[in-house]
Amino acid sequence: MFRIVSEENMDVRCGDCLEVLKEVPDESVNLIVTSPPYADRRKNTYGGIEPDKYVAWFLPIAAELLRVLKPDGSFVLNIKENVVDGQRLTYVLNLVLELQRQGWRWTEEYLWVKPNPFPGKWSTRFRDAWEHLYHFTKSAEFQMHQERVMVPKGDWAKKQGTLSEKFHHRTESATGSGFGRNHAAWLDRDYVLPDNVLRLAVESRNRGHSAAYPVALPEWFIKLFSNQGDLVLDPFAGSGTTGVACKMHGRKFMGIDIHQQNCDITIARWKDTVPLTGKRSAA
Amino acid sequence: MFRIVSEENMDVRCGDCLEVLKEVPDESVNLIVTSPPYADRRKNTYGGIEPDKYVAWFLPIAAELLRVLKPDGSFVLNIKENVVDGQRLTYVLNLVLELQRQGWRWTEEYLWVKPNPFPGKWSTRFRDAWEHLYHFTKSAEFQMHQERVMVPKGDWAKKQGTLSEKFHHRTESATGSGFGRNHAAWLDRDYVLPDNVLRLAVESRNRGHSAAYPVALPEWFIKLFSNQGDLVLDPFAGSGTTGVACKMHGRKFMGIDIHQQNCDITIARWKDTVPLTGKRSAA
DNA sequence: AGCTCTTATGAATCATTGA
DNA sequence: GTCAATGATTCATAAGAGC
Repeated sequence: MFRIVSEENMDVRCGDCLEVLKEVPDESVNLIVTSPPYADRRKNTYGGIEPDKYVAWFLPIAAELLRVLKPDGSFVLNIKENVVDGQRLTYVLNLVLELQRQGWRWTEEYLWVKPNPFPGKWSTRFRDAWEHLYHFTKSAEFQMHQERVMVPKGDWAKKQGTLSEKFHHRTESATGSGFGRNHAAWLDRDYVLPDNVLRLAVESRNRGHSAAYPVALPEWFIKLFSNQGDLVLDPFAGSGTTGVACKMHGRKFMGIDIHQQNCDITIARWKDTVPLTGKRSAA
Repeated sequence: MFRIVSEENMDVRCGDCLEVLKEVPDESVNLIVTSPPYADRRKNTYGGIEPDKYVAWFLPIAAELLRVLKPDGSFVLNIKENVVDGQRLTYVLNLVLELQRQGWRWTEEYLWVKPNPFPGKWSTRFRDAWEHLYHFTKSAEFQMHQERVMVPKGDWAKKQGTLSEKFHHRTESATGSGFGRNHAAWLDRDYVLPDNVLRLAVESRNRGHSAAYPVALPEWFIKLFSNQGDLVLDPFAGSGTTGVACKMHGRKFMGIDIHQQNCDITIARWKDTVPLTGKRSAA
């Protein structure tokens, strides 16, 4: 255990995920959003869990997550198979099967589709432009607030060939916390429910830490699966993006990371984040 | 065995998939593109394989597919988990694991993302807007012609991450066989390689037969993984969409289906299809 | 030709009804 | 009860009509 930094509505703990989780009370967390390290043969990368041992490594952690999650809570897992020797690794498939066996309900699989994937050229594949977003729950009935993530109707969005004119200066890039902003400007338009594909650009200007998801990603699930004042947990906090989304939308945040540097970044970003107020916060 | 209708470059056989495949010579097929029936509890739907028995049902068929495929060939499997009792079924996960164990190389997973998914509203999920497109091969080296499916730079890569991109789903027209169409109009532009996400609208024109994927979907893989004159197999021909793509691009087609009505439709659509000529055929 | 408006419909899911 | 069939819900396309 390294140290604990705890402020009002924020609790970042540095240490081994499994050990720290044991300190968390039963059924105290409303939502878990996380992106665990990928399986990798190289030991010196973040995490560095070997593919064959990945499921065995993750399952005890998942058992703790199942314990600390409230009955109506959700667990959103962002993950993607990497390629070894020209093949996709299968540990993700096995993980989902074992999580279900452990007691998690595999409610849905959302997708994160990236319009601007990392460039590159290979002879046997194209650029990888998507990742899994598995949605697990403890019970068949869980809190879900669909109206908070509605999007402008297709007709309206499409006819705005001049969209750039209207929202010229407001880049809806991931950094700008796309969802919920400019809500007032849309109030008189027709809204529809979204589908299970999140189309979000990768953030390019990160601070040097390994590629994290854009803020809009945890933001979407936080609005969808939790209320203001609820507690959101990220057991692999990384650069603390989940925490940023929490502060923006008035959720309590608990982050865990084994690296002191990541904890420092997570805390710094949380402190730098300004909560959304009034119309700008849709939920 | 029902009957065999064979013309030049077209061979549609009605009968049980597993039995018919046994008549096909070893390593005679260049590419397999198919969308098998989904697992379902209801007996009277197409196929009607129960989820628990799905993998056991499919594996012997896959073994035949492995046998008839040429060493440098590809197998593209379109499938999607359906929901039962509020959870996604897991037979697809098990199937991929078993196929790999059988000897298939899981090279890549492409996605079919639909801008126009089936409508509906439910309390625990949104509309399902995507399906799997697993890419299996026999060996690490297989034929792949990336330059044939390049896309214009402006349409894709440029506007990435903007507001309009996020809410306006950019789509290649399915009915017009989007890929390769308007090729002349693109000649003077810059091209870039695509990513592993296919954005294709569901066709709603083909009524009567159980609507399959849009023509542009097999078209993309046929151009990518086969040459003109090659033999393409669809062991679950359904409405014969794969055959249409074959005739358009000068590939030989073998289709198998257990229902006489589907075979008739497959043959009729093949006959109605006009091969692309000159500039319009990119490959 | 374009442009607007209307209409039909699709590998879905869930709750309800009927056997 | 368990299982199977029916109806309500919902929206991005394409096609067709009208101007």
